[in-house]
Amino acid sequence: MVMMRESGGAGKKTTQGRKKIEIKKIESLSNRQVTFSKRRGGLFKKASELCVLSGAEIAIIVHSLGKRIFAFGHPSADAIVARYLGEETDAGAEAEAEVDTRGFNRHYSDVSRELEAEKKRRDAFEEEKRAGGCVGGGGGGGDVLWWNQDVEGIELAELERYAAALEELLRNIELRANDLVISHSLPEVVPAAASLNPSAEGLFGGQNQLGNNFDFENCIVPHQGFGYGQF
Amino acid sequence: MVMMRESGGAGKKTTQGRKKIEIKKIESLSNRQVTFSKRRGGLFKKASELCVLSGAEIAIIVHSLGKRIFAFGHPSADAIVARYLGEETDAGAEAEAEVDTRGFNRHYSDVSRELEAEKKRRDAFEEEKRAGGCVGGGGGGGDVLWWNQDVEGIELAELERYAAALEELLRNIELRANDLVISHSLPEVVPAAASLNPSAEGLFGGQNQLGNNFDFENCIVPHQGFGYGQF
DNA sequence: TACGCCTATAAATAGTCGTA
DNA sequence: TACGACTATTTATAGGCGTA
Repeated sequence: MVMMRESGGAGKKTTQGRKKIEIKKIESLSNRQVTFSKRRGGLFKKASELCVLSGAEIAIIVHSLGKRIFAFGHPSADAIVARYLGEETDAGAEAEAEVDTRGFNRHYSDVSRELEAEKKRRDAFEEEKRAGGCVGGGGGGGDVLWWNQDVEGIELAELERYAAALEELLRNIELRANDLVISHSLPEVVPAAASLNPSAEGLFGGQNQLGNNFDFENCIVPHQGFGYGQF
Repeated sequence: MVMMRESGGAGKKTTQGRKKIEIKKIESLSNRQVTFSKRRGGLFKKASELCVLSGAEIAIIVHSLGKRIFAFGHPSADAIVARYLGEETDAGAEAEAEVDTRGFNRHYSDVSRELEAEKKRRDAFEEEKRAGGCVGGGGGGGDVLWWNQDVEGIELAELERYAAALEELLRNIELRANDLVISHSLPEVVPAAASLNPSAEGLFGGQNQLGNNFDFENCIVPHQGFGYGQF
């Protein structure tokens, strides 16, 4: 149903367009959620663009305070994270020649959070084994952007489609991954953990249209998801 | 020297303003670097805004293909990553009741790239120590944004300073980290770690004006760095 | 209650210069 | 050679609505 807003009429502009907002925390829960979704999408899009444009490897992990975990990563969020941690660890151990300036910082404000989350994705997990969403063989360039996102409002059915595609992708990926890992291990750093895990279920969230619809080259959406309530 | 472009003259517009660009990889190395810097800054800014607006916890790790690692994280990149991995691990090991849906993916196209990196806000670093850049005791809300960023153009000398601070920080961190790791290894929830780190030095890169100047609540810029050559 | 979609406006930023 | 500034534009999105 298009229903298209019957704006043609008197030409009344119902919206005054974007308004400036302070960066303070949004009190309204609903608004906060909406903003969260929109901006999260925007953030991931930006990240993907940066990946493609500069060839950098990026991983983003988002914890919506309540539960969900959204992740984005180019080669693979895990790979990047692994490398990151690898350095952290090394640093702790004190590398050799190079000075290590890695910093550590911490600051927890609210620690006793609650995770629980996982229970969700489980069903999704099962179903994802089917059709292919955005995975496909590969975009146009050759890079594959990895999208790890919570399933949010997607229906399980939808998830299935993605899953299938992911699987296929996964295979090719694995091969590549090995090569890469090896290559990267050389330099100086030592990524330590790297590798991918064979049984990857890709679930892609359909960003159908949250204000901007991405179209990364390849996307995969994994990680637990859905669950409406609070975010 | 302001020198201000002597634009007043004939009013010639020297710039045609932003031009649309394809999202393909930028061939020009220099352009790619510039874009990388600008967009990286923009990405981090967006992330920080999202943190504040929605109260979410976000961690971003960026690997400029060669070396540098830039990271951004709200409570702490490490904390977030830890949690993320915690779940991943659980999943991999196959938790009990819950199923895990984490997805993995891989696909590299150009691995051995060359970037060479950028060098920037180095002085900013020093200055931040003063006019409460962004570290301060805390913004207004109470959360602390954590900025972990590569030292980029900072000179080793400068780095050392960070190192010191980091080391101290590191110690506290390590302790905490262990708790976290352990916690995560458990069943499914368990936030355990809590606490904050007392001596957090905020080192903030002065994004003087790369198009947008952030002003997160608290930032710290750590991680190893330097290394000019290629990236 | 959450999501899709539209619009007008706030932001981000590609190109350029001038400069350190 | 790289960074800080400065536009002209391209994007991202805060609000609003109507719908699923």
